Amino acid sequence: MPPDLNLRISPRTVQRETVDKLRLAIFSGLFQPGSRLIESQLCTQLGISRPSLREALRSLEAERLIEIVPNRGPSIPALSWEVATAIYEVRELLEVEAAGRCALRISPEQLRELEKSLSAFEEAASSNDSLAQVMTAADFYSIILANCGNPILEEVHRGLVARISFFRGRSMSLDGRAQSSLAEMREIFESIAAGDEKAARKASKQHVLKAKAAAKISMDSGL
Amino acid sequence: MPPDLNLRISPRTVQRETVDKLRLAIFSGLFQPGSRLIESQLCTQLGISRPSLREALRSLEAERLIEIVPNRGPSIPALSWEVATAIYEVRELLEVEAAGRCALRISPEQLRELEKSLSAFEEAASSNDSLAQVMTAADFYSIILANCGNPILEEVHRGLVARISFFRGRSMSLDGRAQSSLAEMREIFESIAAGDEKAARKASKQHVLKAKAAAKISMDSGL
DNA sequence: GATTGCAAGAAAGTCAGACAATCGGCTTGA
DNA sequence: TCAAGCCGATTGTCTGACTTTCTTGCAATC
Repeated sequence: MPPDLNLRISPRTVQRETVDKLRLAIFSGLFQPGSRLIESQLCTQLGISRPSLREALRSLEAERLIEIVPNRGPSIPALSWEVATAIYEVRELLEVEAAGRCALRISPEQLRELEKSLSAFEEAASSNDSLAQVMTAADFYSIILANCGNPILEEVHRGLVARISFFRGRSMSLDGRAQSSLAEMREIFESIAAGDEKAARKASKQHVLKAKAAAKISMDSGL
Repeated sequence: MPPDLNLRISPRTVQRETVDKLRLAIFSGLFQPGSRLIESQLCTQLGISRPSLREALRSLEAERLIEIVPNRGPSIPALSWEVATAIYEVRELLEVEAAGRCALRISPEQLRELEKSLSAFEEAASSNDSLAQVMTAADFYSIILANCGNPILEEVHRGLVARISFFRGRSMSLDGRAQSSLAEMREIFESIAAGDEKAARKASKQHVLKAKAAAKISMDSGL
């Protein structure tokens, strides 16, 4: 009997990674809004079978990152300004609440963490890399949301922000938006550091409102 | 040419219905929290193939109605009180906002609709059918959320309420809870009908807080 | 008697291939 | 020119198979 070499090189793709890959591809704007995703194409591109792919697509559908129309298949949803507005409004609710709570309970250690992420954004803001800007800004919020004491607040917020990632990248490249964003975020940070709940809420609200306004401008001009 | 008999009896189960069936089964408490769901069993019970079932399970996983642990498969998550609290808190945020907005913009027609659902709950409350109570109460909120002018608020709310449906059924059967719930809901209704935003917010907040307290009591005693 | 190790079975993860149902566009005919 | 119908592309779903991983029960050892 020949020896069983068991030369398993690729341990049969892990599906969980597939979802992440696809999500990342969507975030980085690889697909145009409204464009269809062809299952067979994605299968070959990702190197997985159709059943596995379809599982991943169902997850993304539930996250509202893609749409699946019966008998037409998956596509990237074209986000209307109406829906985007609604998302910004709920985001405001959540972020304001989180910032307020954070001001009352954040630990010195986490506060340093927050400061560090603010510095990271500062650096990104002075560059022209709008993807880095969006990513570091997302880090900043994540730390606040993760330390507000309510895991659901964080979870819902993440889901919503994911859906407007497309807008955020574009509005961040507006002239001067990164810099004013930095100022607003610094204000949030200062308020939290001071333990001033009211101020943290106010600063947070201002920030989201301005982000929304910037998104609107970029949409009106860009599209 | 032979006549087209077209004897298609079962048009090959539609997958969308599968998700709904499973979701309903979970809502009605058919599975114990923590219990595992065996794919092959569900397949035969639902009369579908494993790939289709797995797609449905992925959707439910993304909605957090089930958990899928790698190599262990799907199971009903045991909701900790900590997480339940977090959900109630976010629910409060959303419902208060929705009720406030609703008070300012609801149409007379929708208001009648709301009144009707309140009556439906009143009837259910005087019975002992706690499932009917939960369902009619859910209708009441749905109308408010659907008329607040922000579709995302509604969407997120629905997702959260689904996850605590288990609690709600049990706390509703607490002695007197249905009746006091009715009083609170009537207060919300009156405030909205009067177009009084502040009052609507306050009443809504009270209602969620009491619902949370009732859930806590039923959990401490029951489990 | 308790604990560890092993083996057999159960269940999940993944794949390949197949076929019907449906949609959209294109051709053809009036 | 427009409508009807056909055809290709793509999705919806199934069957059946295989490997990997987990669980459980039994046995052997300390």
